Amino acid sequence: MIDIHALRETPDRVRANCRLRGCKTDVDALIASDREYLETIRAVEDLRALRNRLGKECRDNPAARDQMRQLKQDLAAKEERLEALKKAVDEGLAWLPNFLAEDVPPGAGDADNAPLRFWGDKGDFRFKPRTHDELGDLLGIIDTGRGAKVAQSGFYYWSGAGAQLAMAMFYWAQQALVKRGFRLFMSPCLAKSRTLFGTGYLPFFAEQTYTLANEDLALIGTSEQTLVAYHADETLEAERLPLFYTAFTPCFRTEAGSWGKETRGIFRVHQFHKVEQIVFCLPEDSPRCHDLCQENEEFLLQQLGIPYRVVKVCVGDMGAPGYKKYDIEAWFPGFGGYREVTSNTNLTDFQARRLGIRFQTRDKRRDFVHTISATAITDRAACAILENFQQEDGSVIVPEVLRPYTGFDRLSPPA
RNA sequence: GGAGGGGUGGCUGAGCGGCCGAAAGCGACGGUCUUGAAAACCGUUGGGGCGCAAGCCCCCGUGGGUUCGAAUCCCACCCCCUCCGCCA
Repeated sequence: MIDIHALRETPDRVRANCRLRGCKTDVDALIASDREYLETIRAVEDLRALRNRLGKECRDNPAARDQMRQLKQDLAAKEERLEALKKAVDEGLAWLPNFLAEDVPPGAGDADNAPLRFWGDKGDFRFKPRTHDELGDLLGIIDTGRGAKVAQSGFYYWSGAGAQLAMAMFYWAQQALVKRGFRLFMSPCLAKSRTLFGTGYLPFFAEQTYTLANEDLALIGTSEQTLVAYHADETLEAERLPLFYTAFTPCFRTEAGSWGKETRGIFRVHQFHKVEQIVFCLPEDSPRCHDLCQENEEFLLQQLGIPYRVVKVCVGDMGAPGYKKYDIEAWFPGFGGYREVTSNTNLTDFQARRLGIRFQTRDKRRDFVHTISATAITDRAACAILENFQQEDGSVIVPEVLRPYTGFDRLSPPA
């Protein structure tokens, strides 16, 4: 949520931002509603002040009680209007996208993201490298067939050495973040609508969300939702910021509307697993913290030895809550291209404002914190491991950093 | 799931239907004192909204109701705690 004062004081900036980000909100109608809201709240407060003054007389002046009854009717009518206006303004505001960093590149989709840097050696395969799903089949470690049988198409099992590899990777990544000052959480995997609204997933990604029937609960799309909302309605001491949080959870997404996109393998699925990085910080620190999360992401991929490139995400490929976002695209030799494995978003105060997460300094400066939400690692990195470290016979070399956790250094096809 | 108890300011904890945004204690902050600290003493100490400001409005779990007037009475809901049952 943006600050409503921005709408009042710099409407042109908000209009331009909406146009740029393809927001369908009628900004002028919203401004009109807000203007009437302000008028109405002043009128209501005047009536309330009158009521409060009159109320004091009522004790020993019965005549004032009759006036009071009349006043109450007037007030009730105005309050009803006020409530309707507030609802209209809130709904309009809920759909306004965050402002953008100045250096966000223009563009409509992921093809327009701006590559920033490349890391790693793509290696040269003297055979035709297999895709992760082919390797998953060959090694017997990814089972989409049974995922569909048991749950639905779009679900899968990691099994055997593959599950060990994935769990090793997740555990290793968690530990790496803890060493870098993150506090590890195990979080709920369901959250209420207020939590999803507060983190910006509602209303913007409503169709991506699995909700439970007869409950105000949804499966989380990411632990960002539960980690950020952890501090909802709290005022954090500025001296203790920034806070670095991490969790490992499953992430559930309906992927409505992405039929036919990247259907091979387990690249786009209804349930994946993620180690997340969340930061709460002072507004002036968010660019630095954003970069810090980026370093962590790159550190992890470098340790694993996966070649990648970093792209600065363009306007059209960034969700409405985002202010600035980097993606890392890992090299997938079997696929023959770069594919997104992490993303790292500075949300500025967008989530904090919705959730009421503030900071206070010793000298009583109070404002909303900024939040950063960044991937540390997901199943997709395990897929990249498979493709990058595959051998001609289909076996896969385990990255050295994971071997203490897998207990083996190679995944081999069954004899 | 069954039975009981409870939700008030950072915490503990008072609050006859009007004088309560709310006693008191603790904590925190500022000051006096001290070489420094502690102790003692004095003072300050919730948040949100509207307004240039003075100031006004709102908030005692949430939403309704009674009343001229509700933290205080009534109803519904939510949440927490204890005991019992079931259980990873």
